[in-house]
Order: sequence, then C-alpha cells, then structure tokens
Amino acid sequence: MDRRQKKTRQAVYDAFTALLETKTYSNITVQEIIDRANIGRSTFYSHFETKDELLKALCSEIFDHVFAEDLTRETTHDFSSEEQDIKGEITHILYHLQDNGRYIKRILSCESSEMFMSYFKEYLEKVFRGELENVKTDIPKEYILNHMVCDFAETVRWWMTHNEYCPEDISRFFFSTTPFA
Amino acid sequence: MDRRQKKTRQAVYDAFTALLETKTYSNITVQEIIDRANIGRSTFYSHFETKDELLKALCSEIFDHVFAEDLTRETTHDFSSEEQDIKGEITHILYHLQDNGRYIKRILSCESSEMFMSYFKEYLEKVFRGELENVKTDIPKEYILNHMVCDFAETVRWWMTHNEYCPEDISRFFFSTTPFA
DNA sequence: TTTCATATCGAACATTTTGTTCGATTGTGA
DNA sequence: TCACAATCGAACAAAATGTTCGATATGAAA
Repeated sequence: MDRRQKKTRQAVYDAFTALLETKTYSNITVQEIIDRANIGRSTFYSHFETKDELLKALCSEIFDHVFAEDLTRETTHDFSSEEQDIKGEITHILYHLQDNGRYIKRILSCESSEMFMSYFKEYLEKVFRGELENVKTDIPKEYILNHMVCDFAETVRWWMTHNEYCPEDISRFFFSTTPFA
Repeated sequence: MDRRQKKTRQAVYDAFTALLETKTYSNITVQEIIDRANIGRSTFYSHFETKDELLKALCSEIFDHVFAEDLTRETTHDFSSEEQDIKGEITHILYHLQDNGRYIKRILSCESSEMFMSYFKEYLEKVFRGELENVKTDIPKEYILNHMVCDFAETVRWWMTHNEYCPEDISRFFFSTTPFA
C-alpha cells in the first residue's frame, strides 16, 4: 500500500480516537476529523464512505489483531500446546484486548459502543462455538452460545472502566459466574 | 394533561415505532416522523427537543410500566406474598416485557438498542442490587451486579428474536446459567 | 355557551452537515 | 527520470436541523 495512504489512514484513526475522548460518536462531524487529521475533504471520502464505515474499519483493525492467532489456530487445526484450553485462550484474548485498551475504552464510552460490541460478538461466536459441544444441558444451544458471548463481551466492557484488574483476574471473574468450562 | 397533547404524543410514538419497523434509528428523520404523525413541525419540537429525547421518552414510558409494581414494592417495603422471591419477580417482569414486545422488538432492532439497553440496565440494577447480599463470593460485588444485569438484559434481547418461548421458559434459561439465586 | 388560555399549524428562515466534483499539485515506486 | 496515483481544497448541491411567529383551532372551566 502506498505510503501516503497509510499515512492518511493513520492520521484519520488518530484524529478519530482523539475526538472520541472529548465527545460522543454522533456529535463528531466528518469535518472535525478532517481538520484534526489535517487532510483534504475529498481525501477522507476517498478512504471512507461514511463515518460509520470509519468506525467499522477501526473495529476490524482492532479485532484482526486481537483474534488473529486464535482464529488461525482454529482453522488450521493446529492442536499444539494449550489448544482446547478455553481458559488459556480467554486469558490470551484478554491480554490482546488490554494492549488495545486505549482505543477500545474510547470507542466503548459512547453510542459507537453498539457497533463495537456487535463486531466483538461476531468474533467471539467463533471462539465459543467450539466449546458448545462440551456442554450438557436441556437449554437451547443457541441460548447458551448467546449467553457466553454476551457475558464475555460485557465482562470486557466492564473491565475497560475498572482498570485495576489484570487479565488473569478478569478471566477468573468470568469463569466464576459460568457453570461451563 | 391536555387532551391535545396526549393525542400529539401518541401520534408521534406511533409514527416513530412504525418507522422503526422499516428503517434504522439513525436513518429516520424528524421530518418523516412529523409527516407520518401528521403534526406540525413546530409542534414536534415543542414536545421533544431532539430525536434522542423522543427515544428516551419512549423507553421511560415502557419501563415505567414494566417495572412499576416491582419498584414500588421495593420502596414501600411491602413484604407480602412472594417478595424476596427473585424468580417470581423475574418471571413477572418477563410477562410485562412480553406485553410490550411489539415496541421493544422494534427498538432493539437498530442502533437505538444502545439507548434502550442502557435504560433497561438502570432499572435492572435496582432489581438485582438487593439480591447481591445473598451472594457469597470473593469476586467483586460490582462485577457480579454488572454480570447479572447484563445477563438478564441480553437474555431479553435474545428472547425478542426467539418468540417461541414463554416467560417461564426464559426465566428457566436465565437461572440455569447463573450460579446465584 | 362563552371565554380564555394554550396547543397546533406551517411557512419561512438561518445554520449545519453531508457527500461530490474537478483541476491543480505533490509524492511514490519502478 | 517519468508516469501514475494520491492529495488538496474550493465550490457546489442537497438534506436535515432547529427556530420564529402570526394565524387558527381546540380544550377546560365558569
């Protein structure tokens, strides 16, 4: 990718996340992002169709990093080391989330959280779907899956406003309230 | 309240919820609401400052109905009948939610869900806070409370897209995944 | 029924934001 | 070096927001 494009995208991401610190998503205008990023109006629109697309792109970027290893491991069926160990996997994801905490915290602190959470849950579904087979219950599987996904996503959201805890703490909290795994 | 005002508010609510069926919250314009409700532009703005305020008003109205009895019971300390029985209380709330399902489903099916859910959770906190005392654990109480509130709220959201279940089913599902109560 | 307060109407307006266009300029990679 | 591609930014059309104000209609209370 062209060096200029990278620079532009990064400038937009930086401006956007910085603005998210000061005001809510819906109150941020494209013009503000442009001004802060110091780019031309048409340049912004050649990169992102709308503000929503920008948010999606930012979420994708974050999650691709956070889930990169976990999901490739899943598809390549590399049953090495601690594969199968859902607790290890969760802690691993929590560490990655912690690394991106700066961004995530800002996105979660406004209406944009809806979009973030829904993306997040998409990825989490892939992670938890495998676990589902081990669960013995007469409750609908789809309910259990939704429960686990939402439970974890909301745990992370809670964590982002309670920084005093480390990934291991959060992992323990999460598993302490679930009758599975 | 003046009969005219009631009529106007109802017309706006009806138009708004009807529009929520066809398009997402952020794509609905005030003008569309006005046209559909068949009211004057200035009339709308004399009732609601913004579209967000309208959504909030609608949510408040719904929750005031749904939680009316439960919360008064709490404040008046009427320890009659099945007070203390959280399972009964939950089922009761689920019945009320079912009654308003038509509205709730529409609100949940778009970005407006964020606002709805956050209101919902406010009310749920009051319901679950009492239960917290019975829980013996070394996990932070605030985590547990957030967990229960989110768990129930997401259970209801899930329910709204899986109509084949009755309140008793949902109550059972909910309690089957929680180690408390 | 009469009266009065007030809710509604709706046109007109200023303002803000969005998204597009296009020709000039500048940077990139081969 | 050179051709291609990205950026710039002014100008524009279109859409939506929120306000104002005088005219009209309607409810409530006497």
